[in-house]
Amino acid sequence: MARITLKELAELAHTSIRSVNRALKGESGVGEDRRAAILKLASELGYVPNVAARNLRLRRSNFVGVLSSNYGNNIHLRKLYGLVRKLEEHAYFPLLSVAPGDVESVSRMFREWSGFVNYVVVLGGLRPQVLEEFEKMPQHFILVDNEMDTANCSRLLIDRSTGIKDGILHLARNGRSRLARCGNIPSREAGLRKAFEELPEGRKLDFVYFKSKADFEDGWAIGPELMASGADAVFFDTDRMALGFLKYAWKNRIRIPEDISVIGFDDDPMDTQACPALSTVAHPIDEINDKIIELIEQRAENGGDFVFATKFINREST
Amino acid sequence: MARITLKELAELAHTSIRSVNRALKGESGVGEDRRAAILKLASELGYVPNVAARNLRLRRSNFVGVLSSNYGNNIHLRKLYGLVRKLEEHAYFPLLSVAPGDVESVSRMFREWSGFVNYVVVLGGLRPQVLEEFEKMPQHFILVDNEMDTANCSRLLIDRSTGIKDGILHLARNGRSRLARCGNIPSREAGLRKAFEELPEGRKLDFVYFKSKADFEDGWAIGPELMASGADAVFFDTDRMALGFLKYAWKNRIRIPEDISVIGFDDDPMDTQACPALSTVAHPIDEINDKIIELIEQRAENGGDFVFATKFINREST
DNA sequence: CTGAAAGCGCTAACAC
DNA sequence: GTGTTAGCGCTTTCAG
Repeated sequence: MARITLKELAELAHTSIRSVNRALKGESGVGEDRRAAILKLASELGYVPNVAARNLRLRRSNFVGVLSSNYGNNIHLRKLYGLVRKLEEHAYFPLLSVAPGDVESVSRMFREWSGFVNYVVVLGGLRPQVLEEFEKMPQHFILVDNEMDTANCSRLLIDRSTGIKDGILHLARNGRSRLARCGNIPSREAGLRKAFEELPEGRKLDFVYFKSKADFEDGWAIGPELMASGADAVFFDTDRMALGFLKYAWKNRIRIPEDISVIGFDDDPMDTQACPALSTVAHPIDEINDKIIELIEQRAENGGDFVFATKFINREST
Repeated sequence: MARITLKELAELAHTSIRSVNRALKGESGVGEDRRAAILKLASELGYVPNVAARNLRLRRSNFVGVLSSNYGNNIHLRKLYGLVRKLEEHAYFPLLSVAPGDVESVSRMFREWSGFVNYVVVLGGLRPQVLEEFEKMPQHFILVDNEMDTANCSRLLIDRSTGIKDGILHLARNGRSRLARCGNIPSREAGLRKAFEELPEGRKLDFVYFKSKADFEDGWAIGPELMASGADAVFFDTDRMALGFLKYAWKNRIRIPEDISVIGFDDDPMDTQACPALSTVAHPIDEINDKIIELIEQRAENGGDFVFATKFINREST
């Protein structure tokens, strides 16, 4: 495809580059007939502006770096997908990297991005050495769900306790008295602890903890032990695990939520299809993505923390 | 972060922009002491070249557009991930888009990419109107697994029959005589038909077809009907579906592969964890990604078709 | 071995 | 209403 430039377009339209520029941008200051002629010509010749030149001139761009890792999991993917959609909606474009581990290539990558990319969104965890690299780079970094202490980055943090607390309060209101937790994920541990501390007096439940991996099969496998514990409510570290238990319950004619209430974590798309539909704690994906856009549009340059609350979603399992 | 330019660097080093450029690129033609001084200064000041300027000057870039859709499925995701990794390995960077449906935004997107992006990789299906848009755009398009007829695009096509044929031959060699197929995916239908046609005489199997959706539950649900059919081998349109049947078989003490051999399609990561590990037909992901890199490095400009064979992977279920 | 300078395509201040 | 022009930061040709 031939690329035609502004200058060529101006010559062909027998006018100046400035007028073409005006016409194309819909600015005032061009005669109506001339404007129409220019527009017609541009569309016939398939004029497409060169963004490299524009960005060079404007010293900014609408390309946003997205550093991601951890492709394996559903939620991470939904976050990434949501972010990409949102960026596109606002006419930004995501430059994706899967975050190579070694500092050398990360550094090379940022180097290559500079001049193209003013903002880099970092999704999830990263090793400390890589994080240090950020300070040397010209881009501004927006860290999502990353607790690490870094100068000059905006951090969007997720408070896992809020949703968990609401979930527990819901259980208490429904007369539940003995809560189990199954899983082994530190962030859930912390969230649950904080939620428990914030529970009003008289709303405390008995608590029992089953340490376990947190996948589908683990939820299935923990069934007997869990039921033997006398718990009448259970919080699973992941929805996958909760779903596994739901299957176990279905097989063994355990009634949910009558015999035991179940809460998961993540708001996995499968939840609504489960029998019964799984109550869960949802990540504030939309809120975070909105904030990312906001930071970019405001041309944020100084770091700052923003905390987002998780939300309890009450479905059929509680 | 302060951005320092080549020119400023040259001034600070009391030399010319040309020498700094030489030193930074490791070219010959700079005195050793001067080179060392420049390099030291550059690293101290954190010099990072501006890629927009470089691309403008060179009229090319190492940014590659990736147009994707269909985020939901595992295989698609693996393709995307593999591509991103491979691109990064070769010092290209993927500009990701989730392929908005309407022509208007696709067109706007390409416009925004022009001057940045010389190549666009299109993963999977796309509506025809969007495809038409390609011809007007300055980028070169590389279509992956997309049969649509478009001028001036490189097309990387997947021959689904090769792997299926090898699978069937394997079944025949193992004395299987009656093959069932379950699913409803047209590309599998075509692949299976072609595979059957190419089968040598004396290797033909009886054939029975069960039309069905092709998800996990469908594989589970079709179990009774399938076993009643007398088939001693079965091809599922997707691994998910095959996995569902494996679960059914396990529950019902059907021995695999003794009672019935099972072949899936997709090479889902879960396959190796299944009991028994699932034999399947794998997409030529690596080969395709290698070809993409090759096309880009060769600066391909004219369309052309390249067909890639799928591969049968023999695991425990056959 | 070193430096001056042209120019990639665009934007926008500044004439007329 | 219209046109001229100075750069944005870089690469590279061409002279010294």
